[in-house]
Amino acid sequence: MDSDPALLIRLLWRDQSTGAARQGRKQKLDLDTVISAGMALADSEGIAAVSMRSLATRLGVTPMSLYTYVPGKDELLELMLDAAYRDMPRPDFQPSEWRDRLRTIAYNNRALFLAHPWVAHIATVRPSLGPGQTAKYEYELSAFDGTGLDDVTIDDALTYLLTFVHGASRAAVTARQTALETALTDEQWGERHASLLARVFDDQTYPRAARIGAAAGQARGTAYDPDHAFAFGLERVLDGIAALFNSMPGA
Amino acid sequence: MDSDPALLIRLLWRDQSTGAARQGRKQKLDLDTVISAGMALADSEGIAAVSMRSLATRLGVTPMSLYTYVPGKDELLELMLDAAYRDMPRPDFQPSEWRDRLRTIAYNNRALFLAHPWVAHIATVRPSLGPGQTAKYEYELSAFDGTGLDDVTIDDALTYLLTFVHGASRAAVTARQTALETALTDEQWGERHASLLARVFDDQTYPRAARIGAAAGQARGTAYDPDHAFAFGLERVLDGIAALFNSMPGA
DNA sequence: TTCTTTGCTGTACACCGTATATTATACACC
DNA sequence: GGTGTATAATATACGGTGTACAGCAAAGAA
Repeated sequence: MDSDPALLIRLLWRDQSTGAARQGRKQKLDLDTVISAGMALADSEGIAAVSMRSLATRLGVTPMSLYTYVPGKDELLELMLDAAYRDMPRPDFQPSEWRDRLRTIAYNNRALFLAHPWVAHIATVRPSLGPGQTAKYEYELSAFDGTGLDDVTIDDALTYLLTFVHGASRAAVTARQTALETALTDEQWGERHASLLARVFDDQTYPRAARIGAAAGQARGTAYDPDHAFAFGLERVLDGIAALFNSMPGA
Repeated sequence: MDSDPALLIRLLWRDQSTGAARQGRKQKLDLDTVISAGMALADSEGIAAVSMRSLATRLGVTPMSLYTYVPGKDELLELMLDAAYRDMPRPDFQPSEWRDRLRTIAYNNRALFLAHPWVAHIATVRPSLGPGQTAKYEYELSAFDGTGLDDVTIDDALTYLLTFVHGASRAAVTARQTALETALTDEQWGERHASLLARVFDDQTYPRAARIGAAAGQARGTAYDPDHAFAFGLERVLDGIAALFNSMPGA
């Protein structure tokens, strides 16, 4: 990567400190317009449809002119990501149990991924230091107010929660897209290939997989149920965080 | 997607039932050679370097001839993924605590992602029904033998564990690649942009982010420590699964 | 030997991100 | 107000991608 990370940060924060005396041709658009158009395109057509050409066309501009707003496509995607974080709702936490507050955060993040599937493909747990992510971080940290956990443990616990939510939501988004592409429900799919799988899938070599896979599939009505996996996992995540309080000094 | 999912399954299981009477020109390679070459290329040059052209060149063949082995690139990647699962070590579980067995599984999966970073980008939690994934599933289910959990809960717990490991490992891989690309350590990076961030990052608007972010960064020596995040999260995952036993009927 | 089936090859299409050179525009200064 | 200069927008082009398609090469069947 030979791009300048400092430039990306300036763009993220919409920093215009350099360039006091403006001269030369005016820009037809502005950065936020480009970013918003990229998000709208990703929302409606999928992240794969976001190319510099298609985005430029949508903006009534030639592809290369986008490079006066953004150093390259990678940076544009990072800007889109931070804008998505920025736009997340951050309602005040009612005075409630920490468990409810963390659950709110989890579903809040999940909603983001489901509303903007492309975010699940781009996002990383690693902090990017943009204003959106920072505001999000601040808000989510506030859910731990009054828990008595020390600062470092709070950061660990939040990272843990977000790692799970991100992973589970990614799986949900992928499953949904696969279902759309295949245009077949799980049952149809299973029926159609049952004979092939019966020939090749041996209950003797995979006894547990056969038994448990069938049991789980029947219980959920599908081979993989992202909603249930999320709900189940989230409660385990909260149980795991709850165990932290038992090992607190002075608890 | 207009490709035939049944064909992919036949390829995954190396099914050659159709085509008893073979006629026509012999193939220069075979499917496993193509898959192995793809894996080797992804390992050494990164998944982005795996193109049908580069792979064909490496195999001494024209690009289009690969399409006699595989319907398309997507299917090739799925075959590579299942082969990676197939090749994972599956040592017998010593008679041990369930907690140790699940920890083994977690580190086993993490090792896969670190050894083959491209797997972290391709893998999904959703079952793909290939032989490698099936063998992996069977093995990992056996870690729950004797726990007394019911079948459906075992499947849920395993999915939960793998979701976390996948998410955390993905983050680790991404962080490692970012570090390589940037070719800067975190401290260098922070120093270089400290002035810009100081101007733009307001401790008053982000009090918790400033305090806790600094505390965590100082404790770990970096802005994001994937190894620590994994170790911390894994213990919380195990704590969360442990809580399942308290709610077991007859416990 | 001829037919038929299959694998391999060469070419081509539509796309991608973006480097480069050129033209159009807006302000600063004389 | 004209002119120089800085910036934005454009047109073109390069090297890459996955893969459709047409033709040629080889191997077993008749």
